[in-house]
This record gives sequence, structure tokens and C-alpha cells, in this order.
Amino acid sequence: MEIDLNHAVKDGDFEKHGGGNWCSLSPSSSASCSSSSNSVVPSVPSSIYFELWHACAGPLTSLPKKGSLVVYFPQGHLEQAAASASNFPCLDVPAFGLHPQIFCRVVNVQLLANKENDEVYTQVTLLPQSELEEKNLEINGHEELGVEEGNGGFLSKSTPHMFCKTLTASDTSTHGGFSVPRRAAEDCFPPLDYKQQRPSQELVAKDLHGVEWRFRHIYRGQPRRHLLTTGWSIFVSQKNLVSGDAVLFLRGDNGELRLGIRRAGRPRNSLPSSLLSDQHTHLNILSSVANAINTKSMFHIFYCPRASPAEFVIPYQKYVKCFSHPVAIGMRFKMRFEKDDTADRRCSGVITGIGDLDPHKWHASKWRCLKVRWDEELVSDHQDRVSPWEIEPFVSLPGMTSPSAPRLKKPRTSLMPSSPDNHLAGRTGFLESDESVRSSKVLQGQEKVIFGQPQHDGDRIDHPLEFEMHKFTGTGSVPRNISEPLKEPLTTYTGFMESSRFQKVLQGQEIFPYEVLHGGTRLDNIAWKKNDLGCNMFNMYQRPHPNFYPFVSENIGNIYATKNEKYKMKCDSIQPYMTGFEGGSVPPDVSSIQRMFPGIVREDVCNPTATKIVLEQRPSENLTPSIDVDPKNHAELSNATNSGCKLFGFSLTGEMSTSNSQSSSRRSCTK
Amino acid sequence: MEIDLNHAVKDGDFEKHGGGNWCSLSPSSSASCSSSSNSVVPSVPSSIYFELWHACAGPLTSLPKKGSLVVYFPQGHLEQAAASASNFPCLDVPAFGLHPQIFCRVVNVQLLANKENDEVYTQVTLLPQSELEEKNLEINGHEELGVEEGNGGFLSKSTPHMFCKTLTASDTSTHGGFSVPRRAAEDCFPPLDYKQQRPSQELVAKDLHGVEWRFRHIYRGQPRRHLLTTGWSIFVSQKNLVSGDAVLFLRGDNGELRLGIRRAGRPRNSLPSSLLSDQHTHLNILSSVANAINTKSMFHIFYCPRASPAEFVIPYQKYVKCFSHPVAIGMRFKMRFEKDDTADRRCSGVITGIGDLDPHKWHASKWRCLKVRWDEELVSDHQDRVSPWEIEPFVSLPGMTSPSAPRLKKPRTSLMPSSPDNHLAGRTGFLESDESVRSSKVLQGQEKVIFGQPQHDGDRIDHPLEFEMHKFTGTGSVPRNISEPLKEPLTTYTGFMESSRFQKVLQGQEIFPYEVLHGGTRLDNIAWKKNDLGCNMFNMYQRPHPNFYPFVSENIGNIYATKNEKYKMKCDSIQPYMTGFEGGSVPPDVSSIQRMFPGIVREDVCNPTATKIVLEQRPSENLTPSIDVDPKNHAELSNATNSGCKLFGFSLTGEMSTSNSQSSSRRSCTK
DNA sequence: TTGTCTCCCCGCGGGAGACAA
DNA sequence: TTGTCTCCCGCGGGGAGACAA
Repeated sequence: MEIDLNHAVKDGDFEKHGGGNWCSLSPSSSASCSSSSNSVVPSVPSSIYFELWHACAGPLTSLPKKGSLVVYFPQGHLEQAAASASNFPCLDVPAFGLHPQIFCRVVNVQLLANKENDEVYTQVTLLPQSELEEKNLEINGHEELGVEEGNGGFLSKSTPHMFCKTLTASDTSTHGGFSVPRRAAEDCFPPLDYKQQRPSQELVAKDLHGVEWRFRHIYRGQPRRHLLTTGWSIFVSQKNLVSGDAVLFLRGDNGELRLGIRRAGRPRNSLPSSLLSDQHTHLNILSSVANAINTKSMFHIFYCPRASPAEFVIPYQKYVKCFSHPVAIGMRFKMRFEKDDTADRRCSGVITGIGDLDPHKWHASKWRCLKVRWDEELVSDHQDRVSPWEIEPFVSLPGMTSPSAPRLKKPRTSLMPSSPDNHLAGRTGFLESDESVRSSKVLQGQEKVIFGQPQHDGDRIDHPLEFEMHKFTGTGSVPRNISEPLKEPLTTYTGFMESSRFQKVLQGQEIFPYEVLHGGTRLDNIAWKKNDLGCNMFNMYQRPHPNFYPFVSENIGNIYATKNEKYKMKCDSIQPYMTGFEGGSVPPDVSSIQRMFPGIVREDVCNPTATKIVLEQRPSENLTPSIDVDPKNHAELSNATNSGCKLFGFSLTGEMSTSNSQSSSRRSCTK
Repeated sequence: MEIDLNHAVKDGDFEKHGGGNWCSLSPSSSASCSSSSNSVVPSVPSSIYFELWHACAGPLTSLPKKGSLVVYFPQGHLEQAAASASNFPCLDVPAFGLHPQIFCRVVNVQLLANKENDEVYTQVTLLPQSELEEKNLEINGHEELGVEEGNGGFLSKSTPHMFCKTLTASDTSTHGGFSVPRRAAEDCFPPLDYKQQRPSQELVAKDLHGVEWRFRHIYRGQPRRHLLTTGWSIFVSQKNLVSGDAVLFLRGDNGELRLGIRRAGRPRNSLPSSLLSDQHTHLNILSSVANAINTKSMFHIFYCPRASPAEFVIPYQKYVKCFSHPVAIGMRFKMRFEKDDTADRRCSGVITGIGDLDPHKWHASKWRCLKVRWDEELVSDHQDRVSPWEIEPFVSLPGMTSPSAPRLKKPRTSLMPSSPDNHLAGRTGFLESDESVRSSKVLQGQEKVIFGQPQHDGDRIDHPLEFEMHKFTGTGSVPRNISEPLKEPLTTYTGFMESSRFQKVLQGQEIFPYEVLHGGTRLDNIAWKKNDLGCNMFNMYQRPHPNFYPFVSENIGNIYATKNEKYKMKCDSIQPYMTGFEGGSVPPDVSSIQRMFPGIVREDVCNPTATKIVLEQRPSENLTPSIDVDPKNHAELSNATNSGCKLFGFSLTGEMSTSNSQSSSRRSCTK
């Protein structure tokens, strides 16, 4: 039972400090805990652990960046708690007067792992930003940009070779060992002397906890193949691996071998049981947050990327940005989901209601404030409520004319993994992350994707030809058109995840060096789609720069294209007020929109006449694409002539003239 | 992860409620938890579980009675926390303004067991009695008597047959099963058909968690013996039993079989790990207590009888009573200790100092306020500090003349078990307990102790011929005589534990039905030794009534002899104030005694002249022994003419005339 | 009476190539 | 290339009486 030494217990402080058995994997922390029964202690946190953590978490897991602004949703936190604890009684805990969304600055992010089951989780230390509850959004929007942490050096050091294999029945049977895919063995393991009759060697690999596992690696059989024999069955039984679970090996620059596991099902207990009793009670969660807010002190949350139903700490910018979607009852949307074995899938549905999930306790909450009906009934575990930032406006494929079930039909194997890799596919990554999502590319056979050859060339995939936008509807069942469907051949991507954070997953599940892919992010453009409606905020998507891959840099980590997506808004109060209204019974006029998203509705346009602005059209403007957040470029951006761009009463230009939300690549504006 | 349904989570309450994975074994609770990973869930708590819990806890474990008054020592609580968590950082936690001793009423006692390792523990719910911090001790002393709970019906129902066997190397080896002692098998197991060649049957026994274990019970070999074969090795491996651990079987009236284990060493983790992170942090412990006091609400403590270094919740009466010992620097004493493998032993030592263990944080604390030097250096884990209620004045054996190392030399096997039975022997039981200490008698071979034949007949054992009393000393190293050693052939027992709660442990370790032994307690006398010094409070011992065993009653549990030990005192304030002084550097005059024990030092005798009272002698008075707490008897006791009995400035009589501390059996006063 | 030893024997499972998808 | 099967064989351990403390 240890306490992370990074966290001093403050005298006279009632705050629970977590107390449990975890230690930091964060590269910035000097973890010096010894092994205990529940959680993880790497002797020397190194980059390879960092890589391993992310590999175990899955390629789509993203984490907030230290120092960045985020929005914390207590409701989501409680959801995770309820999901993690199987029999946990969801007592009717008071909200302690907490706001449903709490703006915080990320003080620390610690990568941790449960010693019981190797599930990864993270402790995020948040400092409530009460001033953000007020009106100085603008200032903080700027301030946000200033937060740049020099972790790039850390990330650029290692070039791990890594592979991930879903265990077969033979791999987990008691007879025989683990069949290593040939190229995986050649890439990750030290070479064998193939001149021998039966070449073999001993491999030593450390898991997330720093525990060494030894395997006999032999090349035998007719035809020859790589096998792990002695030591493998012990590993399987100790880790309780079953067929369907995935094992990943990772080789660092120094040749050090690490291995991790990614279990098939969504984990039940990502947090060590020692933490569950304390950190996971609804009462404790809320009281510690309330205490932190009252005392203007930090609080800790544990986020289990693989166990949590949804991210409950999202980047501030993502939060703000999502309200640029014209969310309305009757609107069609799509959303990414995980599927148990078939990788993620994009499901479409229609918004049937907008209103508080819990009007009494979490009044004016945007957490799962959208009531939806899914097109597919098959997917049983879909929530019937989603949060605005989870969904994407629906974009149908070219050639698909039916707007009722316009699912993407391109072969999924080319984009999505068929492994547990994608269990978190339903979550879009944090926009502002220094430990951001790494793309995973999985090979099919010997086929190797060549860096520098963009897989998502702008015009090749995902041309949204049809843009759907339904009228607001009072009932939510029969959409009425507000505007005609917009047809335009824009180079628009279906989402951040699919562009800069795309996955190329074939059969072999090989994950490529992190920073190579990560470096590409730096060069992303934010493609603001300009159509006849003017600044159509449905299309605030990102797309990779055409020169995505060749621009690999050593200085990744410091610069993120997503940093460009800053906002400059004036709102008298971002503190939400909302009269809860449920499921489509209230006609969504502007005032209701305003109630839902007061934070981004400018006061001067908050009047009933704003409904007309919805259809106000502005000529699209040719903006210089911004591919760097370097302050040098700000002047250029500021000079862009954007004004009067409004949608649903939001002014998208004017004071927002320096915002990157105005930046768009010319290519994405082609029509 | 469940919460005991007995405990509602209060709204708006920051109090940690334990949250962990435990469920009640208490007969009064309707445990309805389902099994979880960490702790215990008996499907139907029945008396046999109750018996099993106590059997596993060890025969010397006692628990406070529901409704009774107790003294809670935060320091001791922290000690347990530190002892349980191996690597727990003992941070410098503030005392939260807590008093070092907190008077509480026992609201609930729950018997629990750790599902991880079967260690028993208990949750005690305490309600701080802030009024006791003031001066109405007398009222509460009376009130105390009124608290009688009708648990007797529960206890008197079952007559379990039980045996406990320390596992041999053969028992735990992989080859072969468990060798059942013949009489144990005959007593606890269903009879076999001995006419068969190899009689065998299947036994089903439930453990503390309600888990069923199946064993093949066979009678075979040459010569024939009872063995458990199939199923045994699974049990051993699952429970991680090793040679030296003890297994106990218990048969209820209905023939139901239970089994429990008692491990050899002092357990490290009696509490489930889920509780350790929360309930075991020093910060949380103290803050929850402080919160309870401030809000006049209950708080919970977890007590691990086998893991805790010392009891930190002791009966109020025991606490008050212990101050009648004339504790002084240089005084010799003895104290019970556990030894790892050799059962408990009585160690003697000398008090070398009186003063706060932690003068700054726990000022005026009586927890381990006595600094001692042990006669034996061998016993390494002896604390160099003890609490006043832990020690007994030293009484040497007849024939032993050396006052420097007067150890009891009688053969230990006749009184002490050679098994883990006695790991808690160092603790004297709660005087006020409804789940009190049960004596354990262990047979040697076929020899059976006949009830009704007291083993501790007054004149047979432990005649204290020499009464040692050293002068106060300023250094604590060289005792100076205040009075001459007193030689008197009193029938004095070496302690409560050895009298009413004696053990007769030979080799076979058979525990006898609980209420038979327990009923005996009811008939205990409190033998107040009267010697030439008058009311010599060194000898406030209990001894069993000569008719101990024959007086078995069905109505045990309602009446306790210990109830007689009530006090009637007037003190202006029991709230201790004490200037910390350390290790014998301050000559103990009355004022220092008063500082140490202000609660029982009467104001009118708190003056320097009281030092002379130490030697004041009173003729002993013949008091009628009180053997019942029935209020009918109070008048009788009140009429006892005791007055002016003082020692070290304490008035032992006067207002205390109705106290049982004045009652003594005539036999114990023989000289 | 019961702790220990040794012997017997069976089954599990590690490790190999065969074979096929 | 690799998943599955089957065969081989050795070890561990359950279960028995022998023997002795």
C-alpha cells in the first residue's frame, strides 16, 4: 500500500488523496514505490513504459495535456464509477451544488496500471478554474495557447518496434506456446541464428509493472515458425489470458523488451480495488470535487480509458467547439462506437430530444443532453443519450441517396482494426494532448505501409457529397427541413480521429513508431468548410495536410495543429443556466438553443430574431490555411477578413477574427 | 464492491462510510450482500457463523458489547493502521484537535472476514459521548449498568462441537490429505460405518464466507485413522495454508459443518485491501473521527483482533479501573505477550517512565504512557511503551526470592496453548462484552478436562507470597524502596485472563462449547485483594468462583459479572490535562500522578500531602462477594463499609462505596 | 494415536511435428 | 504463414499402507 510520492498529503486537509496502490508511470515523475499488491510500479519510468501504456490503452485513447484547459463532467465521472463497480449501489447522492460542467486546468496526468489485471488507468489532477465560470473566456482562450509543455523531447527519443496479436485458442491452450507472427518476431525480437537446426534464445520482457517475464523463443516446426514456448503458459495463466485477449510486445531503442495485454472485453475493474472503495463512491467523488472548488485546490480523478463509458474530461476547446454544431431535434448524426469484436463502427441516428439527463440534480447539464434514436436496433448497448461533443453531423456518401440509412460502406478492414485495438473507438481524442492519440497501423501479411504516402489523401476517401440538415422539429420524430440538403464535393473528413489520428488496420496488427505518426499531427490543417451558408459550422472538421507524412519532425510534441483551434468569444457568462426540458416536446427556437449552449451564444444575438440568422448566408472566404500555432502566424490569421458570419445566432467572425476556427484550407473549400 | 446495507449513506455527509467489500456477520444484521472479491458474505448469518468467527479470531479475542461505553484511542487506531499496511507512510498527520481518549458508546459491532485471506476483523460503530468529556462520570457509570442487550438468546442456542488442529507438514504436503484426530472426527463429523472395509463419506463444510468445501472423509490405514483426502489439497492451496496454520471445524446443532482457519503468524492484512486505502490512512481515520465528534454523529472503526498491536477500544470501566493501579516509575509489573510459536508468555518489566508518547500531538494521552524496560531482552518485538490497562502489578511466585527477575516458572504447557490460539494473549479482553472471550481448552491426547473441576483453584496456583513495590525513582533505573516487600499468602490471580478466561491448553486444542465456558464468566467474582495496606489496588484481580463450571446457565449473555465493576466517582473534569514528561526524569509526586490520571484523582485529595497516604493502611474488611449484577444486589454492595481507602492520593472508597472495586471474596483476602 | 515416508499410478501439460486453412 | 491437432513423455501429486514416534 503506497502513496505516490508525487503527492504530499496536506495537513489538515480532508481531501482524500487516493491513498491506493498506484505509482506514476508519467515520465515527469520519479516513481520510487516498491511493488505492492494492487497496482503498478515501474522501477524507472521510461519512454518505453509510456509507449507501453498507450499501447495497452489502445490506439484511440487520448489524454489531456498537462497544463491545458479541460471541462470536467461529474456526471460522467459517476457513470464511470457505476460502470466499474459491478454491484455498486448508485445511491441518490446530492450534487453538492456542483455545476454539471466544471472548467479545470490539468495539473498533472499520471499513467497507471492496475496490478491485479494490468488494466491501464490514469490519474488526472485538476485545478478548478472558477474564473472560467464567469466571463473571461476570451482571456483564457488566449492563455490556453501559451500552455506548451516541452515533452516533445521525451516523445521523440524512442522509436519502439511494437506488435500486437490477438491470442488464438492455440496460443492460450495448455499444449504448446505462443505462435509469433513472422514479421513481428523479426521486427521486435533479437535475430536468431537461422543456421542452427533449431534456433532458440531466451527473451526477457517487462510488463507495465516492471515484472520480468522470460520466454524461450524458438524457430522450429515444419514449416518453420517463431514460437514462444517455455514461460509462455505461466504468463498466460498468471495474467489470466484467454483466447481473444491481445498481447503486445514492444522493443525500445536499447533493445529492451516490454509486453502488455489488452483484454477482449471492456474491463470491469480498471481501478485497483483499493481505490474503488474510496475513489469510486459517488459520494466521495462529488465531495472531493466540491471541496476542491470551495478551497480552490486540486482534486484527482481516475480515468479508465478502457472501462469508462465515455470521456468525462474533455478539452475545453472541444467542448466549446462542439456547440458550433447546430444541434437540433430531428437532426441526423453519426457517432463512433466500439463493437466487442468487430472493431469500431460508425452508427447513425437521429436526435429526438434535447434536455437534461437529470433535470433536478444536474440542471442545465450538457452531459448526455441529447436524446437519440439509433438507426440500428442491433447495437444493444448504445446509450439513448449522448453528449453534443460525441456526435458528428451526418454526411452521406457519394452515390448513396437514401438519407435514412446512409452508412459508410467502404471496406472496414482498410480503416479499422479487427482487434481489441478499437475498443475506445467511440471516443474522439482530446484535442489538446501531449500524450495524444497515436495512430495504429496494422499490417496485412508482409504489406507494409510506407511513411510519406498518405493513406487519406484528401480526394480519395470520404467525399461528403451530400450534406444533410434537417429542420428543427418539435416532436423529434418527423424532421422538417430548415434548409435543403447541401450537395457539395468538399474535401471533408468525418472527424479528427479519422484524419490525423487515422488507423490503418489490416490483419497483422502492427503498431508503428509513435512519434512518426504523431509528428504528422503537427501538420494538420483545420479545414473550415465554407459553403453557401457561409461559415457552416457543421463542417468544422480537420483534415490532414496533403504533405502529412513527409513532414516528420524531431520537435513534435511542442506544436500541435489543434492548438490553432482557439476561440475568441465574448460571453457575459459561460455559467450555464437552463430550464430542463425533455425529449422534443419543446420546439427548439433560438432561446432554447441559447438555454442549451449559453456559453457560446453571444448576448447581442440572443434574441428571437436570431432564428432568421440561421439561414443567413455569407460568401465563403478564402482563408489561408494555418498549419502552425507559432505566434508569428497569428497576425496573418488576424488579418483574415471574416465578419458577420453567423449561425444560429452565433457570430463566428467579428471578435473571432483571430480564431483559427476561421482558418480553412483552400482545398477544403472547393465546391 | 458492496456496501453493508445496514449503513445508509447520509446525504451531504463527507464521512467515509467504509464502502468496501464487507458484509455483516453480526447476528443482528440481515446481511444480504452478494459475494464480491474481497470480503465476506455469509448467506444467512447464523449462530454457527458467530461461533466460527470467534473461533477464528482466537479464544482470547473479545469485543465490546453493543450499547456499552468504551474508550477509543486514536493513537492505537493509527498503530493498527500502520501495522496492517506494510509500507504505509506514517505521515505526520495532525490530531485534528482530537482528545487522545474519546469516550464513546458502541452503536454496533459487526463481525467480518477478509475474503482475501480469511482474516477476521470487525467494524465497530461508535458514537462519541461528548458529555463524558465533562464531569458527569457518575451518571454514566450508572447508566452503563442499564445497557443490557438481549443477545443471550442467540448465544444460548447453539452447542457447537468444534476442534482446532495445527497443520503438520504432512497435512500440508502435496502427498496425502489431512489427518483428523480421532476424537475430533468422532465429535464433529457424522459417524462412519466402521463395519465397512474402508468407511468413507463426503463432508461439506462452509467457511466464513459461506463457501462450501467438500472433502472425502475416509477411515483407513494400518492402524486405522481418520483422513480427509479428496478436496483437502484444493482447500490447502486455495487458502494458502502452510504448516503451522490451524484449521478448525465446527459442527452446529443441525449437523451443519463450518470450517475456519487461523494462521500462524500475525496477519499483515486483516482488512481487505479495498478498505486499506481509505479506512487505513491516518488522515482519514482521524478526520472521520473528528467529523463525527463535531457533528455528534457515529463513526466506524475497523478492528483486527489478530493484526492489531493492541486494542484501541477498551471498555470504559476497564479504562477507569486501571487507574486504581498505583502506577509509578520503578514499579514492577507483568504483562501478557504473544510469542510467535510458543503461545503467550507473561513478561515482566519495570516502569521506567511515565509520560506522553507524543507530547505535542497527543498531549495528555494515556495510550502507551508508560515507558518500560523488560526483564527479558530476548523478546524483540516488545514495545517499550505500554498502556496502563495492559499491565498487571507484579506478583512473584512462592519460593522465588529474587525480585529482579521473578518470572513465573510453572510449566507453561499446562496453561498456555502451543498453537496460534494464543496470538492475542497479550490483550486482556473487554470487560464488557457480549461477544466476550471464550476459554479454549485443549486436550492432550484423550485426557478431557471435566467441567466443574476448576483448574485454578485458589490456593493451588499463583500464590503471591511476595509483593513488590519499589520506591519512586527519579531515574527509573535504580528503584528505591518506599515500602518493604509485602509477603502474604493471598489467593491472588495473575490476571483476568487467567481466571475467568483461563485456558487449558494441552496438545490437542479442542475448543469447548462457547456458552458453557461463557456462562462461567457470569459467576465470576471480582476479588479485591485486601491486605495490610488496606485496599491495595495492585490486586484488583478477578478469580473464578470455585463453582465455576457447574453453574452453567441458559441465560448467559444477559448477565455479566463484569458488570459489577462499576465506579462511582466525582471528578470535576475527566478531561485530561497533562504536561508531557518523559522517561523518569520527573519524580512522580501526587501532582504528577494527578496529571497522569486526572480523571480519577479526586480533587479533594490532590495535594502534596497525599503522598503520605500511599502508606496509609487500613484494616481489610470482610466484604460479601458479589457474583451478580442484578440490581437487587446493589443495596447489599452499597452497604459495604469502605471509606478512606486511598493509595497514591486516590480515594478508593468514599463515594466509591457502591463500587464493586470494593467487593472481594473472603477467600482472596486470606492472609 | 498420528506424523512421516515411500511407493504406485494416473493425468496434466509442455513440447514437438503433421497437416491444413 | 500460422492455427489446430495429435502424439510423446516426464513430472507432479493424489492416495494407499508401512513404519515409527
